[in-house]
Amino acid sequence: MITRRAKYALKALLYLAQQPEGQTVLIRDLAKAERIPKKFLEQILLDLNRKGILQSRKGKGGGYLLGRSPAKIMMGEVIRLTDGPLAPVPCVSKTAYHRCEECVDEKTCRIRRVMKDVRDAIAGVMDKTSLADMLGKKGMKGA
Amino acid sequence: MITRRAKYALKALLYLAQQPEGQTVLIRDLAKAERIPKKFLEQILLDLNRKGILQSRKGKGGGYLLGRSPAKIMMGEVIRLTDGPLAPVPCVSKTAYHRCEECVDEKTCRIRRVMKDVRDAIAGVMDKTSLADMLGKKGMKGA
DNA sequence: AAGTAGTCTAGTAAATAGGTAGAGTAAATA
DNA sequence: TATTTACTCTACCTATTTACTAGACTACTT
Repeated sequence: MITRRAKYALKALLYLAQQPEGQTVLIRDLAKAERIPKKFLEQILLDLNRKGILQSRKGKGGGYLLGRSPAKIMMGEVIRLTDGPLAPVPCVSKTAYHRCEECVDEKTCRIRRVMKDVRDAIAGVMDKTSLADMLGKKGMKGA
Repeated sequence: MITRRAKYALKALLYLAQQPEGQTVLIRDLAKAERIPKKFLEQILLDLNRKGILQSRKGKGGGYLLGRSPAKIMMGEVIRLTDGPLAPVPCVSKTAYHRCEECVDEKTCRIRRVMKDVRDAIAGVMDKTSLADMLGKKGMKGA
């Protein structure tokens, strides 16, 4: 299961993706529109900002906007930034590999083999679906 | 990420799957062989026993054995029993559906649509891979 | 300078993860 | 039938994570 944090992040990004190019949105308005606790959303957006997925402007007329076009922000990236690796076990993660502590021998691990397939299956969907795809009328995948 | 509990469960089941038909294994030996804390393993096995995936025999000569043939125990089932639903959000789970509390309208939720695909991708691997498949030399899937 | 709006650090309650401890119960056998 | 063997069950525990809230601070605009 993904966290609420990840869902909020996706909802916020999808909302921003629907704004006209260059238009900023206040945290307050975003929170209200998507029913996300404002202070919690602040943290989430701040974090996504630091990670370069969105931009902010301070002072009057400020707010948040996407850092890239909605077609270039993949769901997989958002989930990784908020919840961590997509892989079900660390030893099959491509972006954050590290060995399983309890694992005796990775090379012969029966679980690892299947988990690789699971990871690829998850990434196969998430890394091919952009915000733009999610908003597209026909539910078609990118590319 | 799956829990350590789930990994231990899989390891234990895989170990049992490798025994000759009808052969029991002591918790103690299983714990030692797979390097799982014994008391923790007791709980896990007890739970899997209650859920019918394995059987036990008490007293001398007792121990644990699989409740079904390794070809009929699917990885997806094991993960569900230990960690819960495979689905990344409750509203797309086929075995444990319930709506997301924070969700305003499930019908039009953009996240839900993709998550359905993700769930199917995960289940597509996990529900088609049995313990026997995992032990098979060639890494082929069932059926 | 005033006001607006994002930034940053702490704190907190509840749930989950990953165990440990020890008494209880059933089966086998001497 | 007493003893031993092994699983069964309940309770407990600590650390971490999740999902927030509070409040001070900083930067930008007018």
